[in-house]
Amino acid sequence: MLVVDKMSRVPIYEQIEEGIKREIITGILKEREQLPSIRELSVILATNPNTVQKAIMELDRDGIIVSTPGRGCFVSENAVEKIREGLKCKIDEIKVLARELCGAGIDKALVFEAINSAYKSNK
Amino acid sequence: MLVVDKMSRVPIYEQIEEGIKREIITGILKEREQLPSIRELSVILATNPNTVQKAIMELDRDGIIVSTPGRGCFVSENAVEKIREGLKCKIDEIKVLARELCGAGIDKALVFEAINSAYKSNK
DNA sequence: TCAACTGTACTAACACATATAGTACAGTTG
DNA sequence: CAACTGTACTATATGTGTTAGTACAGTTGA
Repeated sequence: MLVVDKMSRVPIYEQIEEGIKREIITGILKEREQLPSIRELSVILATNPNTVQKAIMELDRDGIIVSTPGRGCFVSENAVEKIREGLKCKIDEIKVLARELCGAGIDKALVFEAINSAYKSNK
Repeated sequence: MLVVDKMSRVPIYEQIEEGIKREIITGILKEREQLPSIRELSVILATNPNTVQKAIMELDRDGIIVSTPGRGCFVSENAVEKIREGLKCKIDEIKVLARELCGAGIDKALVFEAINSAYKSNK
């Protein structure tokens, strides 16, 4: 389930972050549940432990997971809420794109259609 | 009008590309019109000529401008159409973002609202 | 207690993209 | 012919991402 694309232009550590967030949002990883250790994850993902550590550090900084030395990494109690908050900034990204499309004379209906199809296919 | 932000994480040459496209879309630069020379642009933008050249090369490759040695760079005859075509792939980017928001349980109405405000503020 | 695990913190090296600097050359124009 | 044009190089510096290896302190379970 959790895989990385080394050919992608998006950094591996970001892919790992997004992948873990996705597993939490979809319920594959429950809140308070323990994650595989950094060393295990690096084997699973066939990457360097340092790259995994970087992803873990950021997730910890964002309060999505709690990592304690000696014990391990755990999904935080309110991880889903934190992720949901963070996702709201993606609405701003959509705004930026929409403004460009507007400026180029692309019909708004086409954009609405895109949103609808995205929300339908994910149902 | 045409400026670059050296502190931005988006490469200068991409900013130049987007800036020139914007001037064409908004009509500041007309089709068949001649652009300032690469050396002039590098002075205007306070960047290196090579960085401008990179942007010019890509715009030429995309058929948005036509650059001929000895003569200069000109906005291509169907530049606006080419730019508009390219922008349509941004709809797919919006789809990707919308799918994420959907998966995270963000209300679709919030997304529609973002689109509307983007199309309104650009009017 | 102790071995085996955990996260964390380093340094070093490499690849790649970006950006700058300088030089050179051939084509176009007035 | 002089002054411009785009184009093509080399070289250098910087920043980021990734890998590799090592080390250390805290936790856990046998």
